[in-house]
Amino acid sequence: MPYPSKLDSETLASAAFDMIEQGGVDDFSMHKLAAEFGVKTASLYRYFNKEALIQAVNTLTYHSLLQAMYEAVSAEGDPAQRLLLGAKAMAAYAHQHPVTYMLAFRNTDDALRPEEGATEQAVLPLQAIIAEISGEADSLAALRGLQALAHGFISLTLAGQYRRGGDLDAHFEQSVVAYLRGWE
Amino acid sequence: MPYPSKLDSETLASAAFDMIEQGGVDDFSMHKLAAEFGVKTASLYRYFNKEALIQAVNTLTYHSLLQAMYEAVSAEGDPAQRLLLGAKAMAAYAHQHPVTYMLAFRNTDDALRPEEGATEQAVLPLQAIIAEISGEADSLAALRGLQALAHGFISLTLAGQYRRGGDLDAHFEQSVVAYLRGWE
DNA sequence: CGACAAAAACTAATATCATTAGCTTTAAAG
DNA sequence: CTTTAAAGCTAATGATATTAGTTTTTGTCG
Repeated sequence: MPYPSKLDSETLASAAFDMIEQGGVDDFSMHKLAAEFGVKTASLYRYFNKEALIQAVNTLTYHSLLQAMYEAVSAEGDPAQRLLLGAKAMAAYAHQHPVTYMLAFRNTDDALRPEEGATEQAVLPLQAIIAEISGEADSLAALRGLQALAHGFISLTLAGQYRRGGDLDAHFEQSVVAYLRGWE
Repeated sequence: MPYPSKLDSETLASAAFDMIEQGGVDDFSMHKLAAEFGVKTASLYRYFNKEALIQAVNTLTYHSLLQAMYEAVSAEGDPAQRLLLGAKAMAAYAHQHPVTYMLAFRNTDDALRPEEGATEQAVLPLQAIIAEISGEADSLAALRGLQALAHGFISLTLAGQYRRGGDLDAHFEQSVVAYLRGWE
């Protein structure tokens, strides 16, 4: 093993995640990331080009987010309560990592998304819970709506689209509760 | 008025809108826009820098979208039906203009949003309708949840996050109906 | 102990961007 | 016909992502 490396993919992706969360995606550059490691820009290309790096950052986001939600819905309680906790965990994660959260979900571009399958398995437990409310047949529809409601509320909040005051957390909770009640 | 201008702000913004919708935001540049008008890049800066241009594009998006929704909810029918039509109009608009739709709602950045007040008045009719379902006191919460559900479903769809098949249009409608029922 | 090989990082270059300062062209108004 | 100010142009700067080809490094093997 010649030449002990200063870099590796995992550390790079993690540092990129932090830099983007701190300074915004638009101010992020391969040059700045290289500087963080005391290395020339071109050296990064052994590991990632920018697109692949951002895909890796998005993969980190997915895993952390799903992990947080999974833990939240593992609590005791009736299905609606557990799902509300899951939605709240999602919102909490997003507010702690607003930039990378938006980055992960804003793109229309296949290349920036995690590989297929990374997330599909992970939502099955959620679907099982919501099936207790909506019934099996409608569980996919109900799950998608819940994801949509939570993600929509989070991203409209982060994008500054709710500018009329009021208690946003309360409105979030009321909306999720109403949605789940509607599926009963 | 010396020197008849080849350019004006409105035409530029509209052309930028079309270019972005066609080719994606990332491939859009001041240079390409200038070329479309047979003009040098620097000439655009009399009217817009890139940030202001994108804000103008986003303003166009807001106006068109709100217009489409306003027309949709003006139909006859009970409140839930009219709101469903509004949500569907929003989805239809987004699917016709996916790139600019995402562009308008993805940014955390104040500078890229339309001026305050441009959109606030416009949603008041919607709030009046949903108040018939939720009651006045909860009408803002209920409206925000509906916006969130519709926007969330649209943007998760455009971002390719619903990859498990099924009839997305049907799931969208079922979710909106369930949500509104939950507020009764 | 020294030469080799391959990994890791570097140098150098290209092409694309956004942006600014200052100059030139144009045509309407007097 | 001269003035003048608007509109567009030239030229330059400093980021940016990326690639090709070169140099450095050090474990391994003779």
